[in-house]
Amino acid sequence: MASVPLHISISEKLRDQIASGVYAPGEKLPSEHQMMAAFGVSRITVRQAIANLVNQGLAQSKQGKGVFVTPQTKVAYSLSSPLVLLESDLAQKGIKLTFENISFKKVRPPENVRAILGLTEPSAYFQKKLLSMNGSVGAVDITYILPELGQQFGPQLKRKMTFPVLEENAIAIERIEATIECTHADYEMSGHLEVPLGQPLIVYRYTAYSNPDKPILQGETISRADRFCYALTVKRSAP
Amino acid sequence: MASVPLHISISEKLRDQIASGVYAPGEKLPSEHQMMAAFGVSRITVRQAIANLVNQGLAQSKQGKGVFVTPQTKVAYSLSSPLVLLESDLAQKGIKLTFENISFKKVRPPENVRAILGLTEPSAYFQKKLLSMNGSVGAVDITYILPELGQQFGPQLKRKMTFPVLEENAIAIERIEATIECTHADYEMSGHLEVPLGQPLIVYRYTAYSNPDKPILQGETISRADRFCYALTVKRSAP
DNA sequence: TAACTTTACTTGTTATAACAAGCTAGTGAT
DNA sequence: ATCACTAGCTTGTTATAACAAGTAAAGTTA
Repeated sequence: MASVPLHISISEKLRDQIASGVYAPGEKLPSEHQMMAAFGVSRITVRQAIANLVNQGLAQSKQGKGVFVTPQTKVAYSLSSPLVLLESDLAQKGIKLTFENISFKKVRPPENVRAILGLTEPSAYFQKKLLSMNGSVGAVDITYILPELGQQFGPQLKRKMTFPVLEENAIAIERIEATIECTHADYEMSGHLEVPLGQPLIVYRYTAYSNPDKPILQGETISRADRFCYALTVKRSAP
Repeated sequence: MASVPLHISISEKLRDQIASGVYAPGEKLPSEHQMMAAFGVSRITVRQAIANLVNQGLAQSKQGKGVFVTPQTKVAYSLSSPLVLLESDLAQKGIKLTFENISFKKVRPPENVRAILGLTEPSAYFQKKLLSMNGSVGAVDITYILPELGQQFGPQLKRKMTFPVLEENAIAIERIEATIECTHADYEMSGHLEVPLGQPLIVYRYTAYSNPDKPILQGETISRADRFCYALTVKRSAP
């Protein structure tokens, strides 16, 4: 019975109380001093229990103020294509997508991107957008686009999301290859997405092809994990 | 200058050494005692610095052995259906999927699962499998199955993965609704997946329907984030 | 009243200490 | 040679202690 460490049983007790609504989202938990008395343990044990909650994303501590239950802001994205955020998809769910252009310029892409895009010339267009869902910062979108497309559609790409621009201009996208994985916030992303260093992030990485062999853009969308939920429905033919 | 906490500057020094190859992936870091001497700080500071590395996914500690640089073992899953691990999909990539039955029993499912499955009776079959890719523990699969299916196919479900059993028995799966999101390891999952408490995990949550209105199973696959990479190719019709 | 200071409360950092528990290698007995 | 055990390493848990630093409200001064 006593094989479970004290800090674990305390944090699980607190987790259950949060789940059952004893402590509402945004509400302040008891102070460390109060918990020491309530559970009859030392401060280091209380702090370990709180650290568990913070690591599990259930609470956030603020020096000088207290520990607060994480407000739930998770958003479900229902996407028509994997890894491609379309305003129309999100609007269906009542989510308003806004974005801010951080960067749009001609650059020399990293070697792996040049290989994927099959670039003979050394440069491509690079764009970085900061995406917000219902006004709350949620993701950074980084895209490399073939130089001829970037040059031609630059003004439109600055005003709208990438895929709608291509579709409106009848650039056929034959297929999209995509991967999804989990990483941790480095210093740059921690600044963009307003999360502490090391927080988990979701990376969508995608390549769009205009015909079976012709990749036209390569990009990644890096989302806050706490505001991320990706939904998909797939019909299966009977075996 | 001294405004940065000691444990931060120590963990950043270690991070740089890991990045520059002083400590190779899988290699053991110096012991806490050695670090105390090397940096001239107390054990609690060394442990805090190591905790930072672990939270950033750069290192893993093992009681009795030491702290090791995280080996890069990321595996790309290319799946024919979202959130459903099929041996055939993985075999295509040269990944051998094995599993161990942790639990198979009749239980009273939680309220949300009963609502999804439309259960009038109070019970359903519950199975929990521990999945390994190429011998390395990667995911826990938890599934609730309609009682009539669980009873009928129990012996097969203990020996094989769920979807192959259903398909071989001509249980038509009309469609699968799935979501993917990021959570953190609680005590139970931390034990199953051999990761520290609070490490990011990926949750696939899926519902399979035998006809448009008839859900037959509900489950989730909880993957280690450091061994997770989900790949999908989608063909798009021209606009 | 307005601005400043003090005070009390909060979490953050760091040290010392002791014991528990997991792992490994060597020791010794059979 | 094989097995059990012990010694010595490792990280994990928990306690006590002190000070730093951020916050907010009360009190004080101009």
